[in-house]
Amino acid sequence: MIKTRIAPSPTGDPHIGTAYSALFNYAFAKKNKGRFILRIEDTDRTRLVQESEQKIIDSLNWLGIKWDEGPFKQSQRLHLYQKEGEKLVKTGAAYYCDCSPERLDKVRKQQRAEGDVPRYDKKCRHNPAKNLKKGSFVIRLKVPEEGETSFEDLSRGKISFKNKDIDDAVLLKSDSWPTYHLAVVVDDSDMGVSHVIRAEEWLSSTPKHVLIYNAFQKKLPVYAHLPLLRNPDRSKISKRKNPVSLSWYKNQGYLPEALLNYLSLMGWSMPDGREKFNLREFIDDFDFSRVDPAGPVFDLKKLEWLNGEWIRGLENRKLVDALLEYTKIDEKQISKVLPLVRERLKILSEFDNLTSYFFSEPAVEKAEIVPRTKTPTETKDVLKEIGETLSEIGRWSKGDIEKALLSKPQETGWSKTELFQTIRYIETGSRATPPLFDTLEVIGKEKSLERIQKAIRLLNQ
RNA sequence: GGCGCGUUAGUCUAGUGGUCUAGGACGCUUGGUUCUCAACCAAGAGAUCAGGGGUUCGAAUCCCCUACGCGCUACCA
Repeated sequence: MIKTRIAPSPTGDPHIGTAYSALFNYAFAKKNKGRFILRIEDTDRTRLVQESEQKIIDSLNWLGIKWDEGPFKQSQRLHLYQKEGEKLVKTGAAYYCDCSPERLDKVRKQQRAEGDVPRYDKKCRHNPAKNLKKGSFVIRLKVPEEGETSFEDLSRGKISFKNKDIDDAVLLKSDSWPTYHLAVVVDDSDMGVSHVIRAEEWLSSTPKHVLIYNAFQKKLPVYAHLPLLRNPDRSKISKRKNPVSLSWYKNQGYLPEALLNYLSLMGWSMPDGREKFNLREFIDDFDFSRVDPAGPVFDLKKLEWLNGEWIRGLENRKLVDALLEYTKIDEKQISKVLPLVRERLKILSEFDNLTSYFFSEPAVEKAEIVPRTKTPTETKDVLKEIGETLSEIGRWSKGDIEKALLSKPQETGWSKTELFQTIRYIETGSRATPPLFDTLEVIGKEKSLERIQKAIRLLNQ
């Protein structure tokens, strides 16, 4: 049975990297008719953020990534890690260490000063700690002094480390809580995780995990390290240089389908090169042989484009529903203006800005009304004529508005652009909107005429 | 510093020894459509496949070295 998991730490706002990792774990599990687990790794009590766990759950739900088991919480499995930690000491794979943080710090500083690699000096390994007082000792992994530890990574091949380069890492902290290294192995093993798919930042600590599996005489999972998402400067993606919080993407109005789609394109590609596809298609075609281990730069521009593609491809009904969360106007009003802006929407949150003039008076400035080649008086006269013409329209439809206005450029001697842009501006306060006649139709006859009168009054001042 | 991973256009990528005079996408430029914007269509600029050595009849593709980038180097994950 193939089993994968996503194991985020509840230390803040759910991260884009978590979504990325969850997506690939989920896809791989589903592709192989396996199961996908959610596990909350809350062993760092100092960085714990209370609401974070719920936010992780909400984010995954928003993305549409469903877990088959969990959520499990490591904080509720403490006895297990403690028991397993002790077991390692008994079998000689680990040892107690009562070195103080101060000593550790001193040792490291000295090593650094001498140009050595900062690492635990194995004092307690060679001179066993005695009189272990509760809360004052840790359990450390006894890494072999010689030989090497290697493993097979699904997208990188064989990776090996010399044992002498691996630190005797802490497995159980002095507060009896496990570190990641112990907890991850105990849990993955206990939960039957067959494939550990996680970010590249874990690559260097994998040999420790392999050693622990060996010490437990448990079967090793298959490892696959995903590339690290990058900032534009190629450093690991971070808050300061790139939006990373999933709630930001949600608030901006990125569709979960589009975000997932974009994330799929990070280090992976469809066999046929197709770039717009849904989660189901990703699952169907997913294969680790197509994962490129080089770290991709996260490009908001391309995400935006993809989001636009998804918005344009959405059924009207669904788009309206999605929009409900991003605007104050009601469903009926949304439906009315949506046809005019749907192909102009890149993110849902710009909907109100694109449609504000339909529902409230646009800000129009006198100086902006008159075209460069015309005088205020000429403009006023033309607007009066336009107003009269429009007021005579019986059925206020774009077709009739067009019929009424199409001959106007010729009659007034204004160019089409000048005339229509002037009208557009006084009606919407903007020079870039959907087609004028459509826009006027939706604004309505009464309001359209009012705005013309208002512009004339402005010019009279 | 040590260890590990990586390196095809600004960015995401295709490519697994000959079909590559390196293909696609985003972005950019130009043109078409047009009352503006967007969408759409078309065209274009942009990569000596990091550099250097090999292997081979032949290398973006295999090997080695160098450079550069990134990650890890905590009683954090």
